[in-house]
Amino acid sequence: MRKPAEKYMLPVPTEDGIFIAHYSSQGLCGLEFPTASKARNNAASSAKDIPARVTEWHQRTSGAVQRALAGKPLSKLPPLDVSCGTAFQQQVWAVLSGIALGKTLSYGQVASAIGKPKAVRAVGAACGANPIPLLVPCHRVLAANRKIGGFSGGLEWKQKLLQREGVALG
DNA sequence: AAGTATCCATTTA
DNA sequence: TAAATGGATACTT
Repeated sequence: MRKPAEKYMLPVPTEDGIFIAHYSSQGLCGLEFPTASKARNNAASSAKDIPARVTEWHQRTSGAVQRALAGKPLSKLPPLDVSCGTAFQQQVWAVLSGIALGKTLSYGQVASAIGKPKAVRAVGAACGANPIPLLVPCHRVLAANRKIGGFSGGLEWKQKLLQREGVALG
């Protein structure tokens, strides 16, 4: 997990800022929020050394990100390289990506979905370790009390995204 | 409402 | 390999 394979980093321009998409040879490996502070990290390498498939993935990623920001369903995603995570994390992320648009789940529900209702904290940890916050909708997972909980990429994003999806935050 | 106990996964020694 | 830490929880007082 802690082996950072060489990966490509491409910018994903959106109305909300520039996201940075990370690609490994296996697929989309991570997505970085604009986080205003270092939004324009020119990490984006121009893509001459980038394989064609990565470019194609990037197209899908860009589209998906923009749709997600607009509160619309994600039609198609590039392959996600979740190998950077543990088996448990992958399981959690799979559940998260299965959450319907505009629907929210509690950490307890997610834990139950993977067969370990008591692993709610572990689920939270897995969400925090989620490298692709937007496309793997950890923002649709609320705390048990229907509270907002936390969010690695910035709590403000979580609220904003939920509101755009029409989720009433109580 | 606040504090304490619990439980799983991850990280570190 | 084993022990310690963390956490976005849940329960109890």
